[in-house]
Amino acid sequence: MNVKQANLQEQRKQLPIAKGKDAIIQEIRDNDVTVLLGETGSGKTTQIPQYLLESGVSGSGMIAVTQPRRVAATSLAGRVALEQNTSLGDLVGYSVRFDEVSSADTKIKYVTDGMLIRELLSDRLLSRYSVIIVDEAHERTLRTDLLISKLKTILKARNAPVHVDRKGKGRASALKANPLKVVIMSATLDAEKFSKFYDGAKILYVKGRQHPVQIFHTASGQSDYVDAATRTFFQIHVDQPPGDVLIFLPGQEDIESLDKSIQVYAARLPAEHMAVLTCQMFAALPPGQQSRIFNPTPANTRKCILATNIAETSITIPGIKYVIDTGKSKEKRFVARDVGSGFDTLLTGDITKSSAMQRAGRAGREGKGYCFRLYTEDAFQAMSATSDPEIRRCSLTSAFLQLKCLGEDLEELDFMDKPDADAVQFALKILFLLGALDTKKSLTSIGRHMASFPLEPPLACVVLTSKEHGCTLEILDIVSVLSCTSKLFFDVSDDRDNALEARRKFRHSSGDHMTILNAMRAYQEIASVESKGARRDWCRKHYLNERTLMEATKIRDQLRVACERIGLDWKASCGENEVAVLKSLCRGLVHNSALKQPDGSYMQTTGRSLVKIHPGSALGDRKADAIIYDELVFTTQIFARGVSAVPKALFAALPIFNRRGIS
DNA sequence: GAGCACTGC
Repeated sequence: MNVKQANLQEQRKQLPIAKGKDAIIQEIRDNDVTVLLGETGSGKTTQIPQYLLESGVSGSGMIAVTQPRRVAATSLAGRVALEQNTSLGDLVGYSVRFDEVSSADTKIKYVTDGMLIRELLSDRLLSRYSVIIVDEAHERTLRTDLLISKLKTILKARNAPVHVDRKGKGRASALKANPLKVVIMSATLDAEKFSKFYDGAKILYVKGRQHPVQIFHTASGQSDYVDAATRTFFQIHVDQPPGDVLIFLPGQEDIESLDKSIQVYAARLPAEHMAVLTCQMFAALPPGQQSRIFNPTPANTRKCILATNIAETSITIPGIKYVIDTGKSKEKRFVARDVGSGFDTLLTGDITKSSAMQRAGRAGREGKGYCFRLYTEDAFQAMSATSDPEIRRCSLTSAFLQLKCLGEDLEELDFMDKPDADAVQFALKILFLLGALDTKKSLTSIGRHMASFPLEPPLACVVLTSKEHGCTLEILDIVSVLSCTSKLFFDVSDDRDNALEARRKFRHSSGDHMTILNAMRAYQEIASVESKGARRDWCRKHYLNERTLMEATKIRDQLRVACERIGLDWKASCGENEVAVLKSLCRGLVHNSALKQPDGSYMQTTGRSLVKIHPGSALGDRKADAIIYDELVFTTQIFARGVSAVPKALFAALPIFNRRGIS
């Protein structure tokens, strides 16, 4: 063993979880389900799988460790492979969308929870795995909840008691030879809830390793948190020793205004104070500006990072000693209204206790830290402990379709938290409108095809419909951009006119979908002839997010393969005939459509809400008779985002307008 | 006239 490896093993032994190693292994060996409550820094995510492997608890099967995020799955696998002194993909591997590194020798596999759900569709009992570890269960993502629910039924099937026949001979079923162990790992207080769901599963506690963080609350409530954050920052800056500051804010608008305010006051400080360097951090920021936060802080300078929730879990910034927490965040929440319509809201609200603690913890990663909360201690006590699980606040359309493919029903499955009845009805209605379910709520063959695409059901429906109109090539380009994480066009607030001018050549009079197609086509052309650097310059010049275009290209290729599997010719092209494209879009977005009223406003076709075309849309002020859109988001008004004008005549052929009795 | 964060055989 070389020195480096010896050091690594020494580090493993120093982790807080190492102290409880034998007891933990024994408990997992003795129980089908174990709930492990471990604070951050305990080492549970990297060590437990290795303990189970080394002690033989996992037997001959694989250990799956699920993660809500791709980056976590890949980086954890890398770390554990290093600790096992093997190359990644041998003993330790990972599997995330677009990327699988594993082999026949792989015993520990880090996977995204979505990936494991996909695997369920082909292996209902997940029989390749002897242990499934659900990590970050406290985040309660929709997919984690689905998994937790399905694991309960899988446990019943695989660990069924041995049947004893009349002759007294034990007759283990074939599956009993392959029992399953489940470990639920959570970082917060709600371990009881997981335990209760699994009929009183044993709860184990592991201490974490965090430096102490001293927390201060304000004496009275602050009505203007941007102003309060400015004052608090300068109190720290003037009175406190060096160390970077992280400020949590709800969104881009507040970040930009606080940034300006800090810069104005910083310029007026006497010369004996350190300089101030502000960095903005939110998901929609171009990657070049995002990476600035990782640059080392220059000498005699205090770095101040202004961030959204992104810095709470997704990104860890080194060097933070002080946290300022406004106590606010924006949350997307699906509202199903009177079955007729539904939309997302994106509103600023109070954070939860768990989130407040997570934010404070960001100050104690490297040493003693300080957290300044811009709210009173009473306000903290009044916060709810955790946020509503996603299953209570997301559209359930996609989850419902997947469950239908597994022969399950969203209304009957045993969940930790039951989904909202209106949201269930809404999902049912959409799936019926798209033709995925029939009037008896049974899965149709179209529905099964839809589920085979890694797309939201409406977009999968658009792809299937493109066959009729001979434009699958174009539709795949559009749909792959729509299903990207990040947006195609950067939102630049300081350079808007140039951005609009640079993008003008992609703009199509019918609106956003054809505009996306134009940009995607132009990029593909550049990508096929130019070098990487020239491509990047081209994207920058046109204010296009290259990350989105690269991701979209990968998704498009994946969709092409999915098309081939069901015999859909993805090369079918309509050339410049945009009507074919709009017809296909109309079919899948039928529930997302609106008609112009006599006064020029738009009213939903499936509900009674007035909607407004989002100002960022390429459609602009054109007053089309009928529109379709990708989504409806309520912020200050109900905005339709991703909008195209469609000939009104197209609507007549759609099922919603020629069928009655939709429930 | 405006943009919390994740993810998918």
